[in-house]
Amino acid sequence: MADSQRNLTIADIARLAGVGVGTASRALNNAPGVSAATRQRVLAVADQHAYVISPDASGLAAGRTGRIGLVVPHIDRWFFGTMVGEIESVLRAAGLDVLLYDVGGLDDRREFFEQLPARKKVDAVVVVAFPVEEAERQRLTLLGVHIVAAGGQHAVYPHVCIDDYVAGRQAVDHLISLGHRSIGMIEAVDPEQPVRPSGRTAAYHRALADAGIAPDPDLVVTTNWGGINGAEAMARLLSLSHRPTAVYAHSDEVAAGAMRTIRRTGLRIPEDISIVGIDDHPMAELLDLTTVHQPVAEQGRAAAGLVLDLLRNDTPPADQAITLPTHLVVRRSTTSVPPTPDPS
Amino acid sequence: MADSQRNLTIADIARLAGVGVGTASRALNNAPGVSAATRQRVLAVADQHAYVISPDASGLAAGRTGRIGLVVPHIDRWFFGTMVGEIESVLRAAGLDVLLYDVGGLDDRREFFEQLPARKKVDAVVVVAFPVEEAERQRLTLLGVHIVAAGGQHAVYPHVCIDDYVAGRQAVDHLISLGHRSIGMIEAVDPEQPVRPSGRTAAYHRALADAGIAPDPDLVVTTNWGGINGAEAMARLLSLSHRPTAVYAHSDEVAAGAMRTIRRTGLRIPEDISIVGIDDHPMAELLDLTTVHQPVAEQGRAAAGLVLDLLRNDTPPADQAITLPTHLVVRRSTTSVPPTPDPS
DNA sequence: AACCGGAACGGAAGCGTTTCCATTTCCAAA
DNA sequence: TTTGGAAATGGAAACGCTTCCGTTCCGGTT
Repeated sequence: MADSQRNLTIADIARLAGVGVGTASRALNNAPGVSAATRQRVLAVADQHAYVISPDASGLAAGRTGRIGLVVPHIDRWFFGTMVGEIESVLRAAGLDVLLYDVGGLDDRREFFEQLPARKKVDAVVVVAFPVEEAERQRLTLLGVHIVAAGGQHAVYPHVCIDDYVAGRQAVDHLISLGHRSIGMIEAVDPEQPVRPSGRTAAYHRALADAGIAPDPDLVVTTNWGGINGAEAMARLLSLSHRPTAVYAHSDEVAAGAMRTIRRTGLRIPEDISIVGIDDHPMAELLDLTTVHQPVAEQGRAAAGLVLDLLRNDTPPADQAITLPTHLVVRRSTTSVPPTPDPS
Repeated sequence: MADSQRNLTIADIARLAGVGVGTASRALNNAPGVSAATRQRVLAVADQHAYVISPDASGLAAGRTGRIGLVVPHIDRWFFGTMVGEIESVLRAAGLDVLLYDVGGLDDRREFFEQLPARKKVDAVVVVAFPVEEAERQRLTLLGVHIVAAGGQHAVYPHVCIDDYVAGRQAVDHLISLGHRSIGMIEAVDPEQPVRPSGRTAAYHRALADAGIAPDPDLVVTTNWGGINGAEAMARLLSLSHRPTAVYAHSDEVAAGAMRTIRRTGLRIPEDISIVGIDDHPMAELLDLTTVHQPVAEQGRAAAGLVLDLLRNDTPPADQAITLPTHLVVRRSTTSVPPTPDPS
């Protein structure tokens, strides 16, 4: 362990390798203009002394940071965690570092963009699952930092997402195809996020209409995101005089909560009531919950790829948008409509 | 928007404020040696021009980075996600940035410490949930980066954790106090982590012994972490000729999997079989699962606090260790032992 | 043999801060 | 008033790298 001595600089490496600092820099950065032999020598010396370029100095001199900001609402939720993990993975493989910003609430987020901690700290920022206001975006652009969105809605900057409307249709159409005519919806909103028209909600209404089923306002309840809220929402649905034979939940977590209520009430799933969610959360498998699978990891990977592109060609690839497909996963929480027990 | 001009440097701010760069620097860094009036003036100018210090230049000159490395195995799991979110939150509040490294496997991890990407990139690293080899630790120390652990085992560096043995006892003792004598254990291991004696396992054996219950090797099954594996493990337990009346799972996820198997088998929880987990995963509430609550967020907060301490007093606070308490949360998955149905 | 273009290479000039050191300023004590 | 020292300042010297630019060194041309 001879490397306890003062930290080596690129100049030391250059000297040890018998080259100039310029050459050493080029060699270490895998830049052109160095003969293969020289490069080998420099790399060997560097390796031997466990030397690595100081990112700070490098960043200062080169004007790039080699860092990407990752802004995400609730890192403790499966969806975001998975997304982040995947993005980090491909970015790191590309030699970039990821600066994490867990910005939960609306205010936090505003403040984040306000202070622009990202300023001079990152080359680009990836925003997961929520829209960036136009003013914010322009500011970032002005500062020269690229911006990419993952798992959110359509936007004017490069982004990757799923089609919420299609996903919703896959869920609701499944229920309809099983013969259900009385379908409840548990609409989930995030109180911390700006309200926006949800494709998942539109899908419900449109699907019913297409099937010629008359809308019944009583059958749609709105609640906050999160399992426990789903449980409470389900209770409201069950208290209806004409309770639905099937329920469409905006997410698996909400569905899980609803399932608890159903089970506690003594009703059986799916015999007495069918339920379908969206996401294909790992928990769905354990719950035997029918759901619509959305490729979270793939979205993350695609978003990271977008960042890499942006950094490579400095030219913004014209508002690129990637929409990934979803698909229904049938498990044991849905079945055809039960024969009406009550003699009408 | 007049700030589209070339980026301002501290020299510009100094000039605009009518002071020297040294003074400007001190003012901006909230360092002593500047009169209140002068500081105000500098800050005002900086604010007015949306100026912020370049972290790269600052880091280069000052020798610190203002960044903390956060090394975590599986960011997509609730436990780690929560931990990370919490750590990030307090660190960011302290003006530090968090560099995220999602290092899943054993190899990835070794490679990570091997390449020491952290070198010169961070002032400290927080390692979540897995032990750092002594050699690795020494190397980091040599490089001058502090190290803190969260949610893992006891270690020689500052760390915060829970007492796995106690948590395990709380779970198993609960079962025993309900009258169970035939208690199965689903032991969960992470194939990607180094094996180590688990307090949760020791607790099981010791609790049975203390209660005078003869150990039965058939009743403990080992499986990989993750719900689906728990399901499979439970199947093994149920296939026993003398199946247990209660099951102790090392984690809620595993317990969730086990519950699915039990339910699919047609058995009722808790009438036919009781089950208890550990963690108090949000899912446990939706599953009505009795479990041992562990304060994840608090662990994260404490770990972040340790980092802050370390950075403040440059002197390592003598292998500080913080152990947080756990407690049993009784829900609907456990009940007293059913009267033996078979005439013996 | 003189010449030429290009690849390699060396080195100095920044990049935007912090910090040490030398000065100047300011005030209260003498 | 004079004066000693604390407080406030200004400025130059790093910090460790990238990059531009001028040289040197080749092999192939004419």
